[in-house]
Amino acid sequence: MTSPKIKQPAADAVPPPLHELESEVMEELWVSGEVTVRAVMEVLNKRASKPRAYTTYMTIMARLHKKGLLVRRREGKTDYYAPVHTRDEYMALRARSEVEGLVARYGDVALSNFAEQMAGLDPARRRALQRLARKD
Amino acid sequence: MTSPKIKQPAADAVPPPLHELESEVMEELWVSGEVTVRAVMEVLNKRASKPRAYTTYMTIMARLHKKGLLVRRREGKTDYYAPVHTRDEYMALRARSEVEGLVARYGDVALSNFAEQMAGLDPARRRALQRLARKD
DNA sequence: TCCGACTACGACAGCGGGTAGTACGCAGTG
DNA sequence: CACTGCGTACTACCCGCTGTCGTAGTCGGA
Repeated sequence: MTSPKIKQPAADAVPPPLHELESEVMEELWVSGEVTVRAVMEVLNKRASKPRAYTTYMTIMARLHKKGLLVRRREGKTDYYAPVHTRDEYMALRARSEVEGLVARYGDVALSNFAEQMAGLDPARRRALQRLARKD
Repeated sequence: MTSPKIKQPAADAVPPPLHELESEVMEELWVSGEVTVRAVMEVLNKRASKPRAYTTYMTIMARLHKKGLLVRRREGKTDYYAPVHTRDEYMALRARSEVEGLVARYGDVALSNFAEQMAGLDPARRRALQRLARKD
């Protein structure tokens, strides 16, 4: 191993699901790019009714780093965090994994429910989705 | 209120997902019907490498009752538990709910992944599923 | 040099699931 | 009829995860 960093999960592994606060933080990181804890705090606390402590955001971002969703770069005494995947990449990985899991657990029942969802769609949009699926 | 029973979730509400041991217990209940804690324990401990205590099964079944997945009937000093839904009913409710949730969270990305799963299927089976979806 | 601000680490509370110790009550026996 | 032992239910504990922050350390400006 070249550097004693955090044990990063294999880069191609499926990233874990996000919880409430983790999602808010990731959404901010996805629009802002590489950014400090303080910057995230200031943006998110604007909209929160009950503002959260600086340390709360720090913990969340450190955990997201540990889970392999953020990379950390230390500059001086400050950590800069940036997303490992783009939002689209993350969504694609999660969606694929969750769909597979659902089909594995529920089989045909899941598929027919899904078919029902498709049936309720605009035909043009349905065709677009099927085209997307084929060339994937 | 006629009797001081457990606050049952509305009968048509979507039942919660099941975890490891909860699933094993429910599977047993689905094949056995109304049954006691001891009966469940004896069956499941046959296949378990590390047998679990009677009280472990009791706790699980009491919690499943609290969650509205089992009904409890006390006969003398013994509780008899029975599933509220059949296995098929439960699977249908969960699958529908989870598919909806997935589509709500991931939108087109989820749908196209589903479409991809469908595309990999035998055409006859695919048609059968779509028929199922329509007459639902 | 000293002080204040900003940072990171570590700890703690709440919740959900798995695990079981313990107290209680009924039935069978002398 | 008293006693004892078996089976049952209640309650409590541990563990992992998320949200929350207190505190100690460090750097730069007055």
